[in-house]
Amino acid sequence: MTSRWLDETEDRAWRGYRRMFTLLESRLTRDLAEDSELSMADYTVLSNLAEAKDRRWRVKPLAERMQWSQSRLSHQIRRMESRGLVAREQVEDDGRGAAVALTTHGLKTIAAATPGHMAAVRKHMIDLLDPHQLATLGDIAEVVVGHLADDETPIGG
Amino acid sequence: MTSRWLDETEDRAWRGYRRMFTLLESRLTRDLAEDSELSMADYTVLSNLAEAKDRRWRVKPLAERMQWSQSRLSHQIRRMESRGLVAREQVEDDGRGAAVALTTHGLKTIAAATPGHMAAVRKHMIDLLDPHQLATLGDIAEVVVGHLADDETPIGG
DNA sequence: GATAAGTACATGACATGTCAACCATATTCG
DNA sequence: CGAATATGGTTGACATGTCATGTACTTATC
Repeated sequence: MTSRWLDETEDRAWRGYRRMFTLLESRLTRDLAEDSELSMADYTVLSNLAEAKDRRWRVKPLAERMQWSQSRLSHQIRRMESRGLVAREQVEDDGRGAAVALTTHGLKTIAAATPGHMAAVRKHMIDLLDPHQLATLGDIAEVVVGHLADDETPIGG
Repeated sequence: MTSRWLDETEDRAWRGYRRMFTLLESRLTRDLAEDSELSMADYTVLSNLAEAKDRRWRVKPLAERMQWSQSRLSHQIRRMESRGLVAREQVEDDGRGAAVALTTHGLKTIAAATPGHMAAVRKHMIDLLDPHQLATLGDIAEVVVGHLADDETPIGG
């Protein structure tokens, strides 16, 4: 059924997008949990740290990059620290600051999880799409993200 | 940066998609909360009920349709019932069963919230895309959802 | 250099979601 | 029939996320 708010093409795009996200997210979460002890949140944090040149980030820039609230990231880090995946460090030039660093265990864990996770991403999404669709998805995201990034006020807490 | 797991086009599509979702979701959530007392979860439940011919659903089929666990929906319904948005009812032919029905208050609430919400959906996504992009997004979702719907085991709890 | 204002992060209380039982009713099958 | 099993839904304990606030340090202002 198409609502009176969107025409047929719009409605198909919107509902499809919502449904795709729901299904994909639950599938990737499940696959990841099955072979790694990591949640998607854990994975995202670890992979951001692993991509950094010195394997560490200040808390605030990391939160901004991930579009998470500082509070959410702080809680997440505390939990991950207790599992030995990351460590908090003080920062030289700023006594308030804290940095999160990847531990050896964290590095091993993300290294072990990544091939499987990326295979799942391929299997359940990327490999199903042709180059034109991939390019268009990239375009769509660019437009939407560009628009939202503009008038975006900082996220809370 | 592109990882060694995805080529440039794939990486752009994948990261863009993730980022788009994060930003869009937080924006729509905020907009909706600002003019309606509803969370996205509340809105989805109400709008599914409102779309049904008799304004009610059995719990299990509704959970399946929304791709929620029964448990999640059950908790959600309890909370919404306490706010007067929905009501639980017994079912005639099955003593185990329960149905969720829209209350007058629930109907008023969703009716009041929908124009603003759909305007936000347009403003932050749909109206930013041209017809070709919308059609392609619909295609993409169809492929991915079709693939996942196949091997999908029922969701838990 | 003291006080005010701002920044970085953490915390606690509460809302929401998940997972594993649990209950009650239905169905199957000897 | 009556026992075993399946189904629909709920619940409680726990994990995760949000919001408002607290705390410690830094910067600005005079």
